[in-house]
Amino acid sequence: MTASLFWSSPVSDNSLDVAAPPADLEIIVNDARDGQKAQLRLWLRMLSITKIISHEIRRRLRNEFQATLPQFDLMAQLYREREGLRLGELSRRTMVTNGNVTGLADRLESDGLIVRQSADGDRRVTVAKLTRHGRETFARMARAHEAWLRELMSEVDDKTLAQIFGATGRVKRSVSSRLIKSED
Amino acid sequence: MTASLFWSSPVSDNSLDVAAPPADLEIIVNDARDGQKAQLRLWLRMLSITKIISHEIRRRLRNEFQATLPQFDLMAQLYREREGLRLGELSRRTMVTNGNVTGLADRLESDGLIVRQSADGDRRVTVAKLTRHGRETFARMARAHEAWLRELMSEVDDKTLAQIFGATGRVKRSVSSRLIKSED
DNA sequence: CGATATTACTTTAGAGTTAAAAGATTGCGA
DNA sequence: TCGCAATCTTTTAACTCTAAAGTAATATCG
Repeated sequence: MTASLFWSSPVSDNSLDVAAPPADLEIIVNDARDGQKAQLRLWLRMLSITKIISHEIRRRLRNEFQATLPQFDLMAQLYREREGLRLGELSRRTMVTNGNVTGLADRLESDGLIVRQSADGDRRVTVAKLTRHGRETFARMARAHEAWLRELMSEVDDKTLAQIFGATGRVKRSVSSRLIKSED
Repeated sequence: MTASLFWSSPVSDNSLDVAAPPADLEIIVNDARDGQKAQLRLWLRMLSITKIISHEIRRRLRNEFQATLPQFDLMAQLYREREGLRLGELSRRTMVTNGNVTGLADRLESDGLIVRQSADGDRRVTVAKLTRHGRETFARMARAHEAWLRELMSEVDDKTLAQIFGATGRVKRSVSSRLIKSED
């Protein structure tokens, strides 16, 4: 096998060597033709950052609001749709499978944060919407959530943030178009 | 409240915010200072990209190798450590909790991909290492995995990839340092 | 020496995850 | 109108995930 790809020892972040803790799964490739692996390297970096931040957000949501991240995501979608959304649409928007939405909705409903309604004339459809309590709770969570992110990224200047945002847009488009094509 | 949390619809591209959510003015009223949300926006974008790619990698690993992503990650760590790793170290490196590593190792072991050994003189310790079959299997998976990423990001030029890689390094350092500090 | 930490792993309980199958309901073409 | 396809949600099975408690084995200190 040519590609000898070796996962780097987590702690040794090629950037900065901060203490030790919860190691990081950033992978590095030690290969002569390093240029060939830019995609892999970038992917591992994004994965690593996302895991670290998710972990932290998850922890804080749990500690401060007794909520989980998927629940927060689901509520976020409902927050901007006063009329509520059908479960299937919710599934699409949150990128969570149908079956999963059922369970999430069950828990949120039993906590009094959302309600299920069989609206429309179509009895197959179920619409979920935030209760008053749900809206208030979410509003508080969203404020905290936003502040956490600002805090976590506080050492990065706005210009860099904007730059990454723009460039990652290209990555997103590339990935998305590949997925769509392969569906043919 | 400053709520303004206009969650972009996840799956759809959040750069071009097409959908026009009517909703109450109250909700939208807030902040004219959109610039304050660069962190939130970037976070949502990274989360979105990561979800899409993970989803696809997971799907392909399942279809072509009957393996899961966490299993792949665990094997990746063992691949470069011929001598094997103790479960605790594996947990640290993969950012997976101890209990979870136990289950993952159970499954990999029963599939004949790894073996557990009670090495050392310390009988509390268990070392996991890839079997011959495990090494061969992982080598094939790793090659495919790398190719998939190259394919998915193929529309992005190397310069952009390198640029993002570099800039996200700063994000990672910022986030990491905040976490360590808060541990005090 | 022996009680008490500490360390390493496993177990448990509650959530989330996916894919696939099962249940309802509705729509549509012959 | 009847039957079958399409749509929407729930169920199921296997896996992953976290936090917290449990079980060994080893270390430490009085």
